[in-house]
Amino acid sequence: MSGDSILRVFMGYDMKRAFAAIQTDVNAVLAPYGLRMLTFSVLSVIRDNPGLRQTQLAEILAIERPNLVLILDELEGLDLVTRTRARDDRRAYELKVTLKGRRLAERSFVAVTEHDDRMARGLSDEERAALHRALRQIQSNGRSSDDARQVSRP
Amino acid sequence: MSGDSILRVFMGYDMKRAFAAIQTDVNAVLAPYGLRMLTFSVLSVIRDNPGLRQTQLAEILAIERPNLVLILDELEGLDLVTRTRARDDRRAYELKVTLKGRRLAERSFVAVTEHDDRMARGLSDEERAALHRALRQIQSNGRSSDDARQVSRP
DNA sequence: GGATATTAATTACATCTCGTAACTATATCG
DNA sequence: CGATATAGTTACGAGATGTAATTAATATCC
Repeated sequence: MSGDSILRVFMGYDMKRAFAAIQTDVNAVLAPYGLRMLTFSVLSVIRDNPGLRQTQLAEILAIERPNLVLILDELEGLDLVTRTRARDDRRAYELKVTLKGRRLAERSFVAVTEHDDRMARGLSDEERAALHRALRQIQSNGRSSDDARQVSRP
Repeated sequence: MSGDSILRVFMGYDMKRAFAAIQTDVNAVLAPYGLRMLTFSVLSVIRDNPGLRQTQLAEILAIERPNLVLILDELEGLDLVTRTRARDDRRAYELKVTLKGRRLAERSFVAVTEHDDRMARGLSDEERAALHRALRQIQSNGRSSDDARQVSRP
């Protein structure tokens, strides 16, 4: 009788609780590297897509451009990422990871992989694959900005 | 080539994206009722557990006591919830939902149920049940404050 | 070619969620 | 009674996220 049985019927509630657990854990895992979930994501994506522009990065991670600015300021200040003016478009920056950034990305990637595996303990490979599929289906249900939206009116 | 394929291997990343979609959507659904995900949860749990104390409620929802105070101030100000001094312990309050709160809880519950179903579209009953099971497993993997934690050191 | 609009990044805010430390008033225990 | 613990509160701070407006550079249109 945990008291929240009324909410446990909602996938959204279970997801909130599960994600909160993950976020707390992964941030603890990343803290020794001076990273957080968000900065780790940004660093990883730049590493995997050198030369990326900020607008593209924001699009990829589904975050707003202004929010990216401070994150990149932070990563640049830590000498993990560089912003260099694009030759073909002097408004834009090409984002790259420094050597230091590459090393940190590699080491933290291992730690996050371990974390992710630890959080999924007790789930078979089948179940993990099914979870990934379900999560992606939910994302597409959401982002489709779904106009044929039928909700009960207050 | 969405650019974040490096992160898609992580369940935590897919979960973040899926949860963000859910949160945005549910908050939009709840806005007409003057509620948010958090206030809806608090209202629902009090309704389901009349007489609850704030500390118990915080425990149930896994939020810190101080954070509950403002939420209850808000719900009390909207005349949805009452705080009445407990007779047996004059430090504590017994939380209850007003008639107005009960009606709002019922109507918003319908809306959130529809939302939850909409976000889970494309998933069979089996898949939804598996998703719930996986999410709860992950929660328990997290909250166990797991001392035998084996992480790679920076 | 020059005026106009568009785009990339930024600045300046505002809000929400979450967490910790310290305070008060009761209550409990020895 | 005095020490300690508990319920709720206050006061902060950090982090994530969103919008509007600004600046510099580019693209477009007449």
